[in-house]
Amino acid sequence: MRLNSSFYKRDVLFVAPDLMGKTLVRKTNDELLFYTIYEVEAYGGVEDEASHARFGKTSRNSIMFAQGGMVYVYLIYGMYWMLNIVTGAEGHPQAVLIRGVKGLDGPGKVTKALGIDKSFYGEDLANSKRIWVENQETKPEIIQKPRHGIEYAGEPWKSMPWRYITVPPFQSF
DNA sequence: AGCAAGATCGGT
DNA sequence: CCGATCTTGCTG
Repeated sequence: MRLNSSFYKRDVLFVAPDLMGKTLVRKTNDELLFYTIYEVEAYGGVEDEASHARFGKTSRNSIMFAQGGMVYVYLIYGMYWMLNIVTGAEGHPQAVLIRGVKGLDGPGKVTKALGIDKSFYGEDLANSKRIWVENQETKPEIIQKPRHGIEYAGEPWKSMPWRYITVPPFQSF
């Protein structure tokens, strides 16, 4: 079942861990792709020196100020599209970066495999016909670590444990 | 108007 | 560790 708007309108620190193990669905012209969300990072509002929202509202991040459930896509290093999900209430910029899904380790690989580009900017996950997230009963075990690639943010932001990673299933024999 | 740096990735 | 590649937001 597709997650609705109220799921995303909560604070990013609740939404980010809750997205783990959920199914990211991408519908193209001729196929339906399902990916289990495996690793994400939470980015906060203007106070978070690692967040794009730290500059206030700009042309790039304006969708972060909308209500939760919108897609925030941007280009990094001139090459890779980053897929983010806006969370929280309108006027409270927050977003979750989708860093990895099962079988695709890395945010740039995720967007490449799913064919995500700038045209998805502002897409509403609660209503979109080409991308959404579906609920799953089982919740994976999660560990938290500092976010990746944000040394510039300084303390305490670069140390906040806002990267959520699914613990791989224990291999027994 | 110009510039430094970036929520990355793949190859040395 | 380094280069690719180009948008962004800041500075002047």
